[in-house]
Amino acid sequence: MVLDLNHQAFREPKYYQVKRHLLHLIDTLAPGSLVPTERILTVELATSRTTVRQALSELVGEGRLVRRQGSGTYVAEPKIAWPLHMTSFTEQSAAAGYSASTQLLDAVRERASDDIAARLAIKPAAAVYCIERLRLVDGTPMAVETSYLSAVRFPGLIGHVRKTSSLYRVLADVYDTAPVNAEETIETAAASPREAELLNTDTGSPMLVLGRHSFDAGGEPVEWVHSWYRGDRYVFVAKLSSGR
Amino acid sequence: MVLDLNHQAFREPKYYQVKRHLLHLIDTLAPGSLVPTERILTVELATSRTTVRQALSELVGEGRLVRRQGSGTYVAEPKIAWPLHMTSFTEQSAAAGYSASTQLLDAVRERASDDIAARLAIKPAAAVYCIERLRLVDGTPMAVETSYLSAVRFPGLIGHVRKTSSLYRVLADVYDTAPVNAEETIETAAASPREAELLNTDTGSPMLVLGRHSFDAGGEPVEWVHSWYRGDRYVFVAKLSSGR
DNA sequence: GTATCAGAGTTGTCTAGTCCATTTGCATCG
DNA sequence: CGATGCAAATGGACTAGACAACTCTGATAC
Repeated sequence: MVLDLNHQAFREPKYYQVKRHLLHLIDTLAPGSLVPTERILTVELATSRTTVRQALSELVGEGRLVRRQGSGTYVAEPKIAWPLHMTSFTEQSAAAGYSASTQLLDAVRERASDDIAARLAIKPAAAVYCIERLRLVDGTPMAVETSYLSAVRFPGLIGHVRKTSSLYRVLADVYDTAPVNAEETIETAAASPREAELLNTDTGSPMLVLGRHSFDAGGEPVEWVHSWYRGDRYVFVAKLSSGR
Repeated sequence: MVLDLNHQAFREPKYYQVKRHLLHLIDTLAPGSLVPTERILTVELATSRTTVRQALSELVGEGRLVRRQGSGTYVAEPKIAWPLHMTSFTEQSAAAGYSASTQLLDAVRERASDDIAARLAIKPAAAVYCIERLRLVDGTPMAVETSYLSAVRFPGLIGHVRKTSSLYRVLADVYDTAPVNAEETIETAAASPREAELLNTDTGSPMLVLGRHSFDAGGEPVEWVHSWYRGDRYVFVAKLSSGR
């Protein structure tokens, strides 16, 4: 019962022909190699610069090419695999053999939006801490992470977080709380100018957004976090087994 | 130790101002509402149609808007949550309360590429079955799934798959094999014209690509699958616990 | 030798416009 | 009343070009 869906040729946009041409080219080159300039491709492929740039933009978004303004366009390095585990960022990086660090970008006390309040099981407009951090591996920025926690449940959290880089360590040592279960969501989005700046990429480039809603042993919500990763640099990896 | 990264205003592209304007507008409207046409926005925001379209394209890619040629641009429905489990597509859909179906697009015997051979632990250029299927929930296409299995280990597989829609059922009943462990990868990509056509979306729109490398109880690789989901329509959901 | 500067070449952003494909609604015809 | 056909409006694809921002290199000055 094989469907004969579109046995006819697809209507293929011109920019996609350019993209396929470039994909073949990329396969023959090593990472770091220079590919022809936009204007050369415009002439070679008899098209406009806009069309060439659309093909290049998709390849950049897929992590196949890297563009450097003023310099040229290069074949990209392979993506980095990032495992999804119920451990802290710090432990996880060490396990994977990376030297990880964290920069605190912002830590403020604010009123919860309806969405945040519902997730943390607190009253709407109750006080929450919003902690924004930049995760780095081997010195290069990896993700922008924004955590929300109840200010009533964790009084003085910001002061502790400023001194200790690991949030999970603070939760364990100071508040005797450990997240043991979590529901994670994974979706795509486009980078805002702020995230693009922090992660050293372009506004609008595709991102992987990891949401984590974690709970303690009593089933109480502990934190709500979203982390923005560069979609052109990272692949998430999860291990599953049917034995549960 | 709060970093004062870019306390200065970001250089915000003009198209991003348009995008923010539209985001505010979307928040005030219900799903299905019509937003102003591209040409009206061009005048209202004193910009070019190219710039308006770039903002619209990102919002479409993020699942916030839907464009219908000849008709207009509309506020999109919320994304659909899709759980990641070690169960078959058929079971999984039933558990989530959806009526699922599958269309066999193509099923061929071919020689394994080096990559496929390595994943299936067979010799390079050995025979493999390549099975391409379209997954549908409630009648609308959800994902394009391509599976690779060793032709030597599962002789006659294609014939069985043509008769029975569930691959896992065939593996269990005919070959007495069950995948019990899997390593899943999740990354972003842009839709090719073929996938776009099958999933009723646009070439180049952002996709979530789920790779599954599954193993039987003896640790032997059973299949290598990649599934392409529309990034503007789906969110993957995974439950994690530290008790392992 | 070293530092500085100018210019050429690159990508980044944006504009204004053309032509095409599709949808929609209205007028017309039977 | 229904069906048909046409025209307007919409988004889709592409072109040609301007100017800005940035990088690199080579010539020049010290």
